[in-house]
Amino acid sequence: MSEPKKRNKDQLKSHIREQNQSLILATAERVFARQGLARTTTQMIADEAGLPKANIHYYYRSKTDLLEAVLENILQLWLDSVSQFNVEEGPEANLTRYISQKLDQSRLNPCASKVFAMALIGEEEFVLEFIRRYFVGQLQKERDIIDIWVAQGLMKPVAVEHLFISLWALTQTYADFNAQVKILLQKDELSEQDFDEAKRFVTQMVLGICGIEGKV
Amino acid sequence: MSEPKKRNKDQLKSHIREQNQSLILATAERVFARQGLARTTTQMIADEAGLPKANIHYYYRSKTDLLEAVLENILQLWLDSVSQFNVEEGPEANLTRYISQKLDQSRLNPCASKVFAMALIGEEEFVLEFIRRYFVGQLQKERDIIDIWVAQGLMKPVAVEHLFISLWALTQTYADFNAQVKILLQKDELSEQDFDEAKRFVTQMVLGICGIEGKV
DNA sequence: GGGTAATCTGACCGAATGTTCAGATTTGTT
DNA sequence: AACAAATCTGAACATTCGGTCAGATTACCC
Repeated sequence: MSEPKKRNKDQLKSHIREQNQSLILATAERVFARQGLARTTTQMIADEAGLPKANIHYYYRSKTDLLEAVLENILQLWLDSVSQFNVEEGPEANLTRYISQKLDQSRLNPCASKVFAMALIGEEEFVLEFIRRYFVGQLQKERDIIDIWVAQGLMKPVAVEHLFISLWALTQTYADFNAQVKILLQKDELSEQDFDEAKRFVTQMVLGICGIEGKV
Repeated sequence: MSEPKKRNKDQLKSHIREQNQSLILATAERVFARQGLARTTTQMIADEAGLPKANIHYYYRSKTDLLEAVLENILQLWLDSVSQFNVEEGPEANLTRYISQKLDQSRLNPCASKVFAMALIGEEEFVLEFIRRYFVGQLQKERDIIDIWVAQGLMKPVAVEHLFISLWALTQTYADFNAQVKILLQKDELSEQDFDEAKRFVTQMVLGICGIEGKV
């Protein structure tokens, strides 16, 4: 209850806290992705982070708290790294960049994508709430922009909801179902070239339905 | 080795066994889909099936055995209900039918799709082995057929692996990430009309990249 | 109806898991 | 150096879960 004593919260005091929290978050993300949400134990995360289990619980009261922190971290990362649509640049450049950025994420941060997918399949309230709060509004913005492009004759009219569901599915699948993709492509690991091919394929398909002739 | 005594195995003897097993399998599929693989307990399945837990273990030695039985059931269902490609009919009819059948499955049997997706994300060996044994060979067949169609000038050449990865992702996403789709479409439940729209959209996109002008 | 195999089930067990906590240790400040 | 707050951690606890088993019950065949 005593506030005066606590100038620690904003002072440079505790880089320890920040450091340990991000270690735990990164480790938890990896273990959650590998083991699944429920099968993951706090002990596994502790072992892989090189910390005693009780230390995990010092920073995150419960396993659920930790999962939510991981998800929050992931969502923040996504919001930061995928650009919004930009009307002036037109549909081709925007869609191409969107697909490229999303596939880069699938390649560079597959664990994040998997954890999110698991939480979504499991219909974790935290994720659903995020989608309700963020995605729906975002979709409306994108719909408005696409309407403009259509009016300008830069693309054909499309079912915008299905377009974004498809964009999501097509890019996410290379991370979420990584194991299946690897088997079908007969590779031990997916290379940057594999992702480049995926980019070309997905981009061409999406531009196609928008009535845009992709170059190349 | 005494045959005379044992005509029970194939006789109409044990409809009980068959009946209970399919009850357990159907219930397990539902609970696994709703709760996730690891969070599901044998007790939950027992309660929902109206059987004592020990009875579940009488038919399926372990939880893993039960999960594998569920998956085997699902995969058999899929093999039965999705037609193979048929060279004579040409690409447009085949792709259209393939997408339609896969989306019907997503609509009519979403639990199956979700359980499979969970097992695949979790990289359950059982599923990976199935994909290795079945899908790779299947893909080769499809590649051969598509080569023929390309040679006949019925479609443009495409990256067949990415085509099937996309087909899978696009159709499966409506079942696996059902919760997200419902939020984006702003519906409490997806109707047959929603799936029809999805069919049109996906079909047009896929035919597009194959260089086929879809009618309508 | 008698006998055998199949089915059922309540009770139980060992292992694992999330969480707590009291006390030890370190860090930051004056 | 001294003190308080923050950090750390070994040990313990209550609960839950998968799995077992012996004995009861039922179904099937002569």
